[in-house]
Amino acid sequence: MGHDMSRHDDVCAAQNTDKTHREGIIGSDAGHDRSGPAAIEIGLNAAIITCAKDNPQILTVRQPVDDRPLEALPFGPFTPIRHRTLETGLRNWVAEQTGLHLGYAEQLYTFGDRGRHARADDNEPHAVSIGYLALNRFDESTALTGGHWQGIYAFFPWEDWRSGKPEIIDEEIVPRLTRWLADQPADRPEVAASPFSRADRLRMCFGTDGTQWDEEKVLERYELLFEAGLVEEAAREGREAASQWESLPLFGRAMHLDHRRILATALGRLRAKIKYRPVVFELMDADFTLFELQKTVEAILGSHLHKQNFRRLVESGGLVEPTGDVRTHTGGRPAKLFRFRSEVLLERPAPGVRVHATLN
Amino acid sequence: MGHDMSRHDDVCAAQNTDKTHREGIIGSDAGHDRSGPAAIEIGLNAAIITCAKDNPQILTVRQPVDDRPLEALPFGPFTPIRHRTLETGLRNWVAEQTGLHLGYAEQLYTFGDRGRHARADDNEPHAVSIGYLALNRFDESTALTGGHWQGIYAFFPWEDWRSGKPEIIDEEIVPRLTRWLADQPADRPEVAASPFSRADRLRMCFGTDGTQWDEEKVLERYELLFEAGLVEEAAREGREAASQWESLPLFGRAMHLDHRRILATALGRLRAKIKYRPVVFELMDADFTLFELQKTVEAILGSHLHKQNFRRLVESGGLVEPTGDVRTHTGGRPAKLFRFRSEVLLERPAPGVRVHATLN
DNA sequence: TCCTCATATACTCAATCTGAGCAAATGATG
DNA sequence: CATCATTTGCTCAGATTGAGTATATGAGGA
Repeated sequence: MGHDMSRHDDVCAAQNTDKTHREGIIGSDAGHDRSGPAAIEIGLNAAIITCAKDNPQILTVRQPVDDRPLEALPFGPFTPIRHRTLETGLRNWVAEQTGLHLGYAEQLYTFGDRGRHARADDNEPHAVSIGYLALNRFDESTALTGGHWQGIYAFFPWEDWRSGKPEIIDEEIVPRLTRWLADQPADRPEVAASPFSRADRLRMCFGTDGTQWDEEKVLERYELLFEAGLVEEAAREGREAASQWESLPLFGRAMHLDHRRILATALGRLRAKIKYRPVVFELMDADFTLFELQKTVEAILGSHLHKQNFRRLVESGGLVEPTGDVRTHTGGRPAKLFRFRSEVLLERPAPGVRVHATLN
Repeated sequence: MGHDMSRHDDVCAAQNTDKTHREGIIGSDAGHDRSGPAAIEIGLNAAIITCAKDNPQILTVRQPVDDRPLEALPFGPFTPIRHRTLETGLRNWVAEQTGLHLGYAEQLYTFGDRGRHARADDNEPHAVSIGYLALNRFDESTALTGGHWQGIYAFFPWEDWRSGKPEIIDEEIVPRLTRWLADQPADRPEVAASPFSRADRLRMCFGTDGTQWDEEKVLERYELLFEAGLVEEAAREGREAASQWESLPLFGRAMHLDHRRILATALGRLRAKIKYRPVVFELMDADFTLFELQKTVEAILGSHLHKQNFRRLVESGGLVEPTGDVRTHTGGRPAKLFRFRSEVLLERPAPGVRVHATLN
């Protein structure tokens, strides 16, 4: 998504123009010099998100890595013989590994950086990861044959602002990132990074110096921590930056391979999309109260919303219609039940839950 | 992008659950049964867009297919040995084929549907296409060693509304799509399509029955025409739908393989993004007048904007600052020159040119 | 039974934003 | 020197937004 992701490898591209023997003739059947070790494998990865009450969760499978269990997203290779499309491949892998049949799913991004896959051995095929975001309503009765729901914010403790600004930001993250940005090597300029300086990135990502918090920058924040060597995945890769933090704790719970990066992409995309497309309803039961809807949106965004305005927006926006029933035992006055008006999809070009965060 | 792209293969996924011999064990190094014909090749494709005055253009290379030249996007396979990342691979291919060094580039989507690549022969490796959007300022002096700039709207004549609603819509497209939707087989329900009926899709895409035109739905419109067999690429694939239109002209200029689909994705994404990120400036010279800026935005969006409001938004939004100079010979009062204020990227979370189309 | 509590729902209001228009300024052109 | 095309400044009503106040209603405990 990020405008700042766009120049990732400007530098490299400009330097090794990498002229080969191949002529100006193009065509995908030229140049089949794909020898064994360079073969490509496409990994399909699903970030399946649900929301139980006000608790956003991600479906993980446990993956033993060096005798230590590590959380992983459901994933598997794309095999064209068996899977007609990328998305059917994904759905089949998920069903096979977890027993879950996906509903809403959208492609996120295709990651191809060498060196983000913890592969020591270069004889392995090169892996490219395609990440998907899937949304599922939470249903206790659905029997999973594999996998577990895990709270999303255990992986990104700095992303949940519902009980105020997470202490970890000012007490741990910002100080250590500040130390890191002071180390920006003047002699060895940043390679493969964004057009921004480390200091600017810190400001934009964590809203220091009064810059405001942008809840959509989930991936940018994770990548910044990764580059600074402050997440386990970076240490695993033996980035030199990580060494200086020896013995200090790293941030958030780690995942297998680049799965936490995919999850960060998924959460960022969902936070953005929830504002202009009616995707929240994929997380809701058929009938719900406006308060439940709000709690779900807040859980995803990681912040609180102004209640009365939220109701006004959702109702007047034609996103929902009352079912006629009410829900009692809410701890207060009974709440009207609503259902999603799927007709809005035909009526308005970008119907969504447009909201602004408050620091309530 | 599309919310409606998300359920593409729900049906298939639900039906052939495709249980195999593989256990619940996951891991990307299991199942290397990739035999010759099923090998995967990743194609990198660049939709490089520029704008000369009010003329949006795409960089193409000519590709001989069956003795007939066909426009293609610069593209080539991703070879992990030579390319550190997907994006460097793309940049190298573009430089090699056209002599152009890309600036801004962002990944769009990874297409993997079998059968959209005009491959008769199943012994070819299966091709997955990763599409990129790149933006370049138009500079006559830049010498291209290959490739040509082509007007974008030659490929999508229905997308340019700057001289009013294109006649092709009401006179050709809607009548033929209407005939097509009447043919919706009740016995053989739509497979692998969106959750919407053909009639609903026609309404949403082409704004019939008073539904308004959404300029961002470029891909959805192209896909609808494709499914209806109304573009050459569909006919090429021998879709049965195409046969009924024999001898009637198909819509827009065709491209090689699935390149027009990638271009449609690129234009749709650019139209969306121009409204919330300052990407237009990648298409502008360093100094420009507000009128030139507006003309460029209008060229991309394919519609006219209210001039005074456009200026107000751009200026008060802090996106630009005056250089102090003026441009004369504009045919009227000399215009102040402006430059992009790149600091906005640090200040505001989503600085863009938020605009609404008018039917001027 | 009745009071308290928590939530639901309704309504208000000022500040801002948006869409659309008019009018004067200014240099080029014939 | 009048005309023209464009820039630039300004107005104004209607819609939207952010935030606050007040009342309704059922649950649960004293």
